[in-house]
Amino acid sequence: MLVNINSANRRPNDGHLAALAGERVSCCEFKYDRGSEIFGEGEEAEYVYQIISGSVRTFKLLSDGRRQINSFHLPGDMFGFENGATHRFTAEAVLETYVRIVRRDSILEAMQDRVAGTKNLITLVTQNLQHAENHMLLLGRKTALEKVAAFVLELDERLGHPDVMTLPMSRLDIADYLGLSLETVSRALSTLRDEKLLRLDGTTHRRVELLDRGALAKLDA
Amino acid sequence: MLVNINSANRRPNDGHLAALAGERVSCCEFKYDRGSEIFGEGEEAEYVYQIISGSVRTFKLLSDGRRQINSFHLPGDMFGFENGATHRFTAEAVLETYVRIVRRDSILEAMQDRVAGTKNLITLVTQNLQHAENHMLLLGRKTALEKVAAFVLELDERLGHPDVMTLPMSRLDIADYLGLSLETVSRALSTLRDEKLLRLDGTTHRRVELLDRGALAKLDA
DNA sequence: CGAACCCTTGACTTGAATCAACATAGGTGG
DNA sequence: CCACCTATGTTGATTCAAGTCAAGGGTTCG
Repeated sequence: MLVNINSANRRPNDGHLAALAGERVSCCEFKYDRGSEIFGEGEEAEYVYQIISGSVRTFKLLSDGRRQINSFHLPGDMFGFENGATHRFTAEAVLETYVRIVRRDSILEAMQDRVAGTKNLITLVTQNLQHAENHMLLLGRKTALEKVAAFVLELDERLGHPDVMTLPMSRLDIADYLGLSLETVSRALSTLRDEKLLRLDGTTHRRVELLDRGALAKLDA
Repeated sequence: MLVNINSANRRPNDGHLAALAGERVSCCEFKYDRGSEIFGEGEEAEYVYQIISGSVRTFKLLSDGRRQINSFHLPGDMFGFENGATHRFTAEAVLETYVRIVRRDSILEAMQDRVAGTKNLITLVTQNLQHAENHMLLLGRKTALEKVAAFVLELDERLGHPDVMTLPMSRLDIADYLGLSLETVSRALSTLRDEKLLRLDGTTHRRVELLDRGALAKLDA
């Protein structure tokens, strides 16, 4: 599945991982089909990943199938860096996704003589930590409406405030990210539409236009 | 409030932070009274902290006062390392607590020439991240009983499986950690007691003896 | 054209929150 | 030493937010 990526569709912060690893480091680019697994919980953590285009969900499962999505990763985001030998969660492509892959060992070697790179690596890890902290607050203490408002605002922010954004994931994915049922997500979005805070596209239901970011932010609490 | 700490009550992993920073680095020890704030959300992140004895809660607040405790920190744990200039959450002593304090700058300087130290630092950060990931699963997808079972097991593990453990925090603190109300925490503990999975001390209600760790783990899912 | 998805909406149920009462421990001051 | 007060915890009654169950519509794709 190895492919060449057209450099035209790269995003601003694309280069971090490659720069961090240095030129000595082999750095491949892969394509993953929609829904395919990138790595599984418990597998050996041999590589570190950065998204070129597309979207990835990282999640954990309970034994009875309940799923908690920790993060959605968008172009430029890094994921899969583990301290131990194995991955602590599963990563799947939400839709067709291109990722850059670097061997974990290469990064650790590169760290030996590049202090700036070390700082970057810590930055990448602490960004994940920061997101996790915010998400714990959301999961533990926000209502369904607040969660969904926070979700669309987060995506809006990360996509750079587009006029209309296209959600890369299904209602079920959103539900598992927010600790809700998919019906509750759907109802909350309908409520926000009815109150004219956003518009939902009539056909695909994946296109969202934020009409009142201020009101959404107020809802988020 | 600067004090000398008796080296007798230090814990096994006490030395990490000091070792990480190196001898050049000034390293103070402070005492915080029960309930007192160590740093606040949004404050400048000048120091990094490690617990010598006692317990610390780190949390975020919503504007209407809802609180989410991200972590309880026990002796040996590090907290307060920030990537940016400010703290992303508040830290308070749950009970009388002694902490070791190192200037953040000192650590970053020490990193320049001590690769091993860098690895330790990343380890400390990724440990926090790992905990956050597990906690998101708990907050988003576990029932009240599962949450409380997971909580007592986590504490049991971190305290080294004592015969009887004394909870350092109140029911309200536990509730805010698990995303529950304090009544629900109390009820869940009573249920676990009624089912003979643990024993609660009759007077203080802070002493817990685990009677069936296997059954608790099964409950946790 | 049917089949498989995905999404929405309605009806009903339920797990946990809220409201409320009471118990006990520890601290303070008369 | 006791009366009082505040903290903290438990338990019961009730409410309510969100889950579950169910039906139906739109889209895509073979």
